[in-house]
Amino acid sequence: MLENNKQKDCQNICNDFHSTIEFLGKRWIGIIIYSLFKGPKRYHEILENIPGISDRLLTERLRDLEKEGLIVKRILTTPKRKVEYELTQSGKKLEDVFLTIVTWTQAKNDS
Amino acid sequence: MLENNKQKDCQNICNDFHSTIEFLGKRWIGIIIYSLFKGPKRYHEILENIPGISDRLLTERLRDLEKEGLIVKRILTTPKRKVEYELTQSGKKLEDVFLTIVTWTQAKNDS
DNA sequence: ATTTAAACTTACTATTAGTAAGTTATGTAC
DNA sequence: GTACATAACTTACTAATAGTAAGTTTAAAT
Repeated sequence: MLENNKQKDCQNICNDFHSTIEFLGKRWIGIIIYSLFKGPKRYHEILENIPGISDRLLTERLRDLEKEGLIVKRILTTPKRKVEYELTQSGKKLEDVFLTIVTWTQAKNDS
Repeated sequence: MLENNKQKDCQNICNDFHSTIEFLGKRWIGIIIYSLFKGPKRYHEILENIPGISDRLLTERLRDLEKEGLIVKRILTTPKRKVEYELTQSGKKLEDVFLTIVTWTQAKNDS
């Protein structure tokens, strides 16, 4: 019974991990989040900052990120209309995760 | 010029991050690595440990992981033939990365 | 000698990514 | 106030990747 619970805990951790890594690893998701760490950006700014991404996929990924609660879309009307995307609290907390990934990658490339 | 270098550094970090996260996020890659943290496993053990993965994709992902230098394939012949997969040093170091991801996921789900 | 199992391969279908062109709403130049 | 430009999408289509199903090879077990 205890063993069983342990296994369940492990499975939960495993599933948590699985869904998160596959979401973050979806093409462009990581780099879009990355580009928003410095602060909110407009649709076009993101598009120009990320070489290779298409506008269709950018829109799709922004919707994915909104749905996951990692970014918010903000439509400003004054002084003129513009659309901005900003990381939520939970999105901002990904910076720690991203740092460990960069560190690991560099260690790997150095050796 | 300094600015330019800074930008280049940033681009390198960004590219490092981008390629790593997209590789780790490829379907099944994360969970395969995860299942090898406890020690080397046979092809069939991995297959049975990961619900939903097909044998074709498992083979493909194992080749991907070998190519990236994260696992090694070992063919043992004594006492009887068996194939084992084990994480390399660099593969094992991913445990830190995976921990931050699990932590982040749990914090997100709690709030 | 025949069957069984592990570890793949090959051929095919379904899903997802990427490209190209079109749309709408607002903003700017004349 | 008409023409042109730009931001932020949408729609339709093609290319690439994932997933399914069935077949192959090698070695061992009965």
